[in-house]
Amino acid sequence: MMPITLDRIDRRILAALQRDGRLTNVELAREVGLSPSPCLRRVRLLEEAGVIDRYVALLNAEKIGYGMSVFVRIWLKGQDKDTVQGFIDAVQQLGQIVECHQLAGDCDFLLRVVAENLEAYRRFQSEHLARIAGISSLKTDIPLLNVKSRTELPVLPG
Amino acid sequence: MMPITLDRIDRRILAALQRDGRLTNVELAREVGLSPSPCLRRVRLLEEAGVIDRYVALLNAEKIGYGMSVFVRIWLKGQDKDTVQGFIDAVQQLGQIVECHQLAGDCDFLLRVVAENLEAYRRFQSEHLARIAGISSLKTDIPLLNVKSRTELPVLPG
DNA sequence: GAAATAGCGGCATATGATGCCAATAACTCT
DNA sequence: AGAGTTATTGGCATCATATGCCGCTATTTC
Repeated sequence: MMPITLDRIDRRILAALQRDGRLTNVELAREVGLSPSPCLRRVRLLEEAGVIDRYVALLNAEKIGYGMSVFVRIWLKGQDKDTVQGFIDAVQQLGQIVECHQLAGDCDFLLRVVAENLEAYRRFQSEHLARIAGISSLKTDIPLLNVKSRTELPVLPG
Repeated sequence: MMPITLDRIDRRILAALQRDGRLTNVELAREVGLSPSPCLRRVRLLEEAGVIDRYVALLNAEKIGYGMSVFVRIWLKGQDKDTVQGFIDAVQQLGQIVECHQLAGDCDFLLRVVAENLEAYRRFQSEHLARIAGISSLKTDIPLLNVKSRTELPVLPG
């Protein structure tokens, strides 16, 4: 996939929308130094090109009862297609698993799971996670502090 | 922090806005089965309560040249305040580090770093990451496949 | 230097957001 | 159970914003 050529104004648009996806076009235009018309045209082009993937609302996990986020490293029994695909399919079914990456190296998969609290996670692990076929072993890492968690990708110099 | 009581309509609103943060209030109202006025009022209340933290645009990393995302596990030389805080401060300065969690257990920190490609990451590691004071050792995990990467938290039953 | 191209700004119209008010539904207390 | 109270809804009027079109300007190309 070819990276797309972005000029300084495009980058400012992307920085602004990554920060606030609900900026009105008028505000965005003012911020990047254009009039609304060409600004909107650039946004549409960035959307159509897939540079802007989508707009989402981010919730405060604690406010809706998910006080805890846990990392889980998983080792499978084998790397054959059935084992791996079966695991991936099971992961897709579980909404509390918000991230899952297949890794090259030490362990096979890294997950992030949200839960109400440690007890709720324990239950989730024994009732859902540990029941997935093909898992050889798993290790849980508990975050002490969320130092940084950005959805923004760096688009501006500096 | 107290979790907030959400009724069925609130949950539908949150699900919809997590999926598409740019839904117009008219569309959102239709989707959750309200008229625009009370729908907008609920959204404002959810925003003011902090349940909706913010709205953002999500970019396609590959389209802007970040073909690679790398996990890094870090062990510090000590757990004293100066060492830990120094590390945290350094992490905040580096835009390519998009996530950083302090962990309880095996390793001290888990990072996610975006880079143009493996060679660019290697340069980032030696020129920026490895130069942070207080690091004892570090291990890099390369994702083979992004199985799942949701910003959405589960808010609906099922 | 002339023609062609790309990108900008302004304007008119349609659509949506926002605040107010009356009506309805749910809830409470006796 | 019923009357009063509170919370929530839907509709309407107004204002702001989005959107598409057109002419203008700057830049490029030959």
